[in-house]
Amino acid sequence: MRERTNGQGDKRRLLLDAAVRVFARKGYHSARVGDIAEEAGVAYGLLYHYFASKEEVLRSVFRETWRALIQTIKSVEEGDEPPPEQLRKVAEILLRSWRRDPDLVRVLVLEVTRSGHLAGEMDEIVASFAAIQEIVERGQADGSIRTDLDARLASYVFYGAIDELLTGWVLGRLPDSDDDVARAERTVVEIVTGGLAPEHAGTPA
Amino acid sequence: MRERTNGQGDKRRLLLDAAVRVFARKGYHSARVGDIAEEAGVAYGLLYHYFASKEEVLRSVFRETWRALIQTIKSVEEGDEPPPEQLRKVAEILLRSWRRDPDLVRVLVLEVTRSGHLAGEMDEIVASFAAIQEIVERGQADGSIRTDLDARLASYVFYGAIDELLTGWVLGRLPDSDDDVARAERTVVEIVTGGLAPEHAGTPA
Amino acid sequence: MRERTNGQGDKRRLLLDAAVRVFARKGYHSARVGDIAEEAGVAYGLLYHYFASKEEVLRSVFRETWRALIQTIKSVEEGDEPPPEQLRKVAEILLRSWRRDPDLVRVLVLEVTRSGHLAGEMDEIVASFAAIQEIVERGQADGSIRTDLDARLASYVFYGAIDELLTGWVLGRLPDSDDDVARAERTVVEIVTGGLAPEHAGTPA
Amino acid sequence: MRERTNGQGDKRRLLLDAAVRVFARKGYHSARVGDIAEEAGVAYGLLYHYFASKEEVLRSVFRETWRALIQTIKSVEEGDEPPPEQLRKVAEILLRSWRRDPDLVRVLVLEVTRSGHLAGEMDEIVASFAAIQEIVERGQADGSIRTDLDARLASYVFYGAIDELLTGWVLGRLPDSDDDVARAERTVVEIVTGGLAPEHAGTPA
DNA sequence: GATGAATGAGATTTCATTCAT
DNA sequence: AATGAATGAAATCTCATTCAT
Repeated sequence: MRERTNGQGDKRRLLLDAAVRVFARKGYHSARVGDIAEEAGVAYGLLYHYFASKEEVLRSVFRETWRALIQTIKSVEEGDEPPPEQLRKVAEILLRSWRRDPDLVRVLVLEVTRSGHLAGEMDEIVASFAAIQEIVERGQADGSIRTDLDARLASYVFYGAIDELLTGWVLGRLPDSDDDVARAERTVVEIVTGGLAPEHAGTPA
Repeated sequence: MRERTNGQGDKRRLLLDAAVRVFARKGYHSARVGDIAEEAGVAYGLLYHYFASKEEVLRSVFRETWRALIQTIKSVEEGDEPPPEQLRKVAEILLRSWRRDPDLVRVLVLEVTRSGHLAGEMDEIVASFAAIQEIVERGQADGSIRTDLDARLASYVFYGAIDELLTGWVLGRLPDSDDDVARAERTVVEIVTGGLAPEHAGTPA
Repeated sequence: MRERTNGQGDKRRLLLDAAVRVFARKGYHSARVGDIAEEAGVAYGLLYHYFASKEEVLRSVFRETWRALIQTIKSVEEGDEPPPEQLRKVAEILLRSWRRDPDLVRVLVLEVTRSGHLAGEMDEIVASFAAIQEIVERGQADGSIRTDLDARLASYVFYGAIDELLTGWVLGRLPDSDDDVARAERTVVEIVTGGLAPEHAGTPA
Repeated sequence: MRERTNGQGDKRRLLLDAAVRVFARKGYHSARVGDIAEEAGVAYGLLYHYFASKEEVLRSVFRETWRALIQTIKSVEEGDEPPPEQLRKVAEILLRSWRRDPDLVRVLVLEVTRSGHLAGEMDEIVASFAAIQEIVERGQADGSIRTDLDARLASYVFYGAIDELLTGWVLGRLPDSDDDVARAERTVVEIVTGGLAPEHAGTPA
């Protein structure tokens, strides 16, 4: 597939992948445009053929990888499973991305999600929250999730928990073997969906 | 003699407070050292009397404000209340800090906590997690918190939820009236401690 | 392609030449990088394309001009003439360089040769001494120079004399017309080779 | 003597001595005023009680140590010995100063004599040359030194030889045991006075 | 005399971006 | 498409010097 249209968007992909590695290694601010080009094996002037600026590279990294993630989350959301199971799947997708592509997660967690430069303008993040929120709302509608809590805030709690775990791995504060990741997934889901369970709502009379 | 007139001689404090305002307004990277000095009303050379570099200013802002926070959390932890109530109080302290000092929270959330340059070296953050983790462990010991989940991971979930809510306010994604803050507090606590409640562990009959 | 128009593309040379003029005019420390660029007619950022720092510019000025000088001295050394005549030629080359390129000599004498920062690392200077020393040793071998004096120290005496005369001109302490230069050359040579002459060793009857 | 007027020029001397050590260690430009004060064990503001500027410290170091040297040279010049012996004594005084006070010589050789900042205004150096020149002229008058060479240039040759040897020691290029120093002294004197000897002048008819 | 907080001119260097080739 | 020389705004930091105490 990468070989089908040779000589077209080829270098763009090369640059984007190189950027992820470089951003992961040095951080966005310390990374120079020249570093990215060098990592990609092209002249740095070429970067400006494909991107308007260094920031746009970061934005593209984000958008084009996050897009896939949202897609996955959306497809979970649109599935038939009960909302609690959907939340579990979303947690699984997000948390397992750490082992699948640590560089990317590092960049996303450290440079994008809260970074201030981009965070403000990133509709995609908002969309993620929205997707989760919708799962929660569906759960509230079908009775699988308690209705006395704000769905939006709940989505923040859920997403925040996941984000913090990813950060823990990124910063090396938390062990991250396959087992650890599985345990983390279970923990988030247990805590969050457990707490959202309707039978717990008003604490029995 | 240096201590006689305390409202005037403590330029270091002046600079630190100014830095918080400037970092909050423009972000750490966009803030120039000169901006901080101007905001503090002193010559910028003076900043280098008290701090080795711009980064050390940020580090100091963090350490000297976070320290107070940890103190408060610690004192909650050392109190007599049941662990779930302690968690509630911690959530309260952290979430209400947004209304109390938005500039500071903005800087902490956006520039320090996950910033990559500083986040890695900040023992204080680790200490916060540890304090929460201990509350959880105490709860597991006294039976008020279920024991089948890892206390450390639980502390990440708890802290992450709070962090994300703060971020939501900082980025203007979430409403933040006093009522909103109270509701958020209740939501986190309900979700997290609810999920941690032992009566839920085995899913009731 | 880069070599096609040689009178325009060699900005590096341009900068080096400009640096010599500026260093000569204001001294290394007082010369700003911007002065050099302005003198060269390029943006000062370009200087950092070719040199790592202002100091490296000075180092390059030195190395690339001194190299030529050493070459000349070496070729004298490798000639057939008797050593005393070789010393005369070396003195001639060094002393006449003042009239040929006063700016360069000024920089070399004032900023490099003994400057402390650079002097220590400059192998080229050591090489000059070595070349002179070899001439002396050859003279000692063929009987044209007395053997009771250390060739190395003799090379220092010889070179020091020349260096001091150049300094005298550079600092305007000594007249430097063509005649003066010729007289200085004769004086050094007469004094030094005269004193080195073997017929003088035992003080004649 | 230092104890006679205690509390008067005491600190000034302290600062001057400290300055020599610091300049020797880091060079004039790299030495900060604070370094000097710290080395002297006083607050750096005090330096400005005694000296108008950092440069004046260097100038004072120079003047007040060179003055003594010139004095000695002058007293040699005014003695009864034959001029060649006087030159020997001058060489002895200058060369032996290296072992006596290496820091001072290092500063003088590296920072003052040719440094450009001070060299130009240093009448004392000119006075040294003049003293040597007068010895040469006296020698020419009493027949102990050949008259066909310019006395002024000869004094440069003589002084330059000595200066270069000192530089060799300062930069660690030349061995400098007591024996080495003695040998250097002999070499300079032999070469220079030998070459100046009248019986060598026109090479006997 | 002594101190050191305060000042601020000034210099180097970095690096994103442009653009001629 | 591809290159990398050229640009220059911008920002940090240094440090000699002043001066109130």
